[in-house]
Amino acid sequence: MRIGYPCINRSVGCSGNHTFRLASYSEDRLVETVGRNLACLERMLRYNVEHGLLFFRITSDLVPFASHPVCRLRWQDHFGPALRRLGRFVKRHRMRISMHPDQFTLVNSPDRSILRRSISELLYHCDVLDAMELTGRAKIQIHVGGAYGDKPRSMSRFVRRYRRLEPRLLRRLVVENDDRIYTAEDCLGLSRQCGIPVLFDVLHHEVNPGGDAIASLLGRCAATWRRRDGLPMVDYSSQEPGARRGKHAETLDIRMFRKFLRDSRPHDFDIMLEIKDKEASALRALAAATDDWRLK
DNA sequence: GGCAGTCAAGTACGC
DNA sequence: GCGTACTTGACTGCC
Repeated sequence: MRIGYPCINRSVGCSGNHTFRLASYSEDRLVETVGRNLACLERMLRYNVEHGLLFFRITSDLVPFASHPVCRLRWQDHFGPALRRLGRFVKRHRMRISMHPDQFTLVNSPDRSILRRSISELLYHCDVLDAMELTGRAKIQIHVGGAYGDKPRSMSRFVRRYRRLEPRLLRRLVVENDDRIYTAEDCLGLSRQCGIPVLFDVLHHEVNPGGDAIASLLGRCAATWRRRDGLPMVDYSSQEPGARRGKHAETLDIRMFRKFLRDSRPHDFDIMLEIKDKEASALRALAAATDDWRLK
């Protein structure tokens, strides 16, 4: 078990999420922004190693507009040495990396142009991880997509489209249950058809439940990950008290987390804490898991 | 310097 | 068919 957090670190004093408006796009602006983002990514990774947080999600904003037609720069080449160096750092410290394209990436959209843009976006994410020379254990997590008024048909479309993706995408993609449409049980059904590993999201499951209890689902999701995929990944958050259902907590409820650790045994996985205060909660989670045999 | 409105991209839903 | 909520941090223009 590794413990981590997504994209942003509030302690290191820099942001790796710099972007800009499409209207102000220029190659100089892109190079300058990506340079700043990579410099901050390195600081966050160093912080993580120093603090024992060995799981990290890299922001999709690392290279703004990378999949947009406006971007003509071969950023993979331009920043190749820097990305390789970061990849070596990750491997040296046995860290785990993931990425999570945003809601506009829809493999199962009936609209071919949305599919085309989604594949470009997936390839961008893949390019980042490939340029870092990370193995297939570095994952890109996506949701199934929309229901489009016919959920079974939209699930079949996902399977069909998924099977046609190129191998370098297939080795990285995993599917995650969402908080409104596709449950963990739905994702397991997709996995049976096309073999995609299932990433279990604890809060999404609580908001949009389906099938078994958490412990059983963790085991069934874990069984969809092959040796070459690495340890299963799990997204963990809890509900912010008094807020809209499904809203991520501002800070980790340590009692609930301890209960989750107990209930999830004996399954082992890497856990991403999707909590607003980021590394602060991740550190508390790490402390809470100190005595857990699963912790790396 | 601070603030409010806006931002590439989509879906779902209410009217 | 149109407008809006969803979700979120950063950018941008305006004061």
